[in-house]
Amino acid sequence: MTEPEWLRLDRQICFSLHAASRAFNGVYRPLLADLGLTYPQYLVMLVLWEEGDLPVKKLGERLRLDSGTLSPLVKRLEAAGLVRRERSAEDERSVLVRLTGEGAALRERAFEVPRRIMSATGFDPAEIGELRERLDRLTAALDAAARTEATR
Amino acid sequence: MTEPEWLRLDRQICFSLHAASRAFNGVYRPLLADLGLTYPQYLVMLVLWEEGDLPVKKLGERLRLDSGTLSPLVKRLEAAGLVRRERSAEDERSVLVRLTGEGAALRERAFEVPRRIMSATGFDPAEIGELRERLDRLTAALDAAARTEATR
DNA sequence: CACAACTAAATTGTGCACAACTAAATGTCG
DNA sequence: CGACATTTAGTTGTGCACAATTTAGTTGTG
Repeated sequence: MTEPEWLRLDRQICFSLHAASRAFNGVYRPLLADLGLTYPQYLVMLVLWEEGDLPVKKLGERLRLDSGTLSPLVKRLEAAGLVRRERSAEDERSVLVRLTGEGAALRERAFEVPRRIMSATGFDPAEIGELRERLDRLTAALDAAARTEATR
Repeated sequence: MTEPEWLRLDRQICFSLHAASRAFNGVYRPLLADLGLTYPQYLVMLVLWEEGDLPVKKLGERLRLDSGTLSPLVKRLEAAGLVRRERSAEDERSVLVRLTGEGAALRERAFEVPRRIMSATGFDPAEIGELRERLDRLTAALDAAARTEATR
């Protein structure tokens, strides 16, 4: 394979992922707008609905996001009345993100979102699961590579 | 399947894609920093290297990006001396993005990037091609769904 | 020709991602 | 106990994504 062809292949794979991510976002956006959420805000709410109140630190681990992204995002959720932020009593460095009644109630309205997304993809659940497995494997490999790169 | 399980599945697939996209970015970032490029800037350069000088409009079609994103990005490439922007003579609404000698020369230094990315993924070219095919199909389905949504 | 409809870029404003840094609380070890 | 490292959030600055709007140039139609 000649070098320009490598660049061509590179364009294809990195672009495909980039484009798929943004296309996904484009389908979620109007659905989530009805709930008053952005896509990353929805991810935070999904984690809170599933796992209950969490400190910012734990949220960041689940979502692979740092405080520079989460701090302002959670503040916007608080401004929208969906969560409250409380300094932990045991460890005052930690800020606990708690669902409000309104935030918990929003879950009911979110039930239809996954169904509509699923139908938009045209994929059946098995195919989605397979794709997910592959993406997670890719992410793990890339993260490992980034870490060894960093420690070299 | 109960409703909370749907939300759980939703968290998995949309999060997987989101995370993979950012993980990819994380591996490219340090490699591209050596070239003085960000990841989206690299995508623009790949298109220009492959297809030659293009108007902003065409770049946007290739990359699925609008002028709101491309205008400042291309200006930064111009500030870095990699491209020049020229009003088209035939159609003065159009701005042609042209590689400078420096921009064209950067291609040689970019050759190693795809190889290092490929090894970071731990995937072989066939597997990458398969993933890419699936992602492109997903993107096409999502775009189509977004369009029918919009025209309803 | 006049003028409305359209098109290409650029601009504005909001929000996300992330690196680098700061501040405050906590942990550790001599 | 007390200096020092570590941990958790938050802040700042840069760049990308995208909706909405603006500006300038082009095209089509009466």
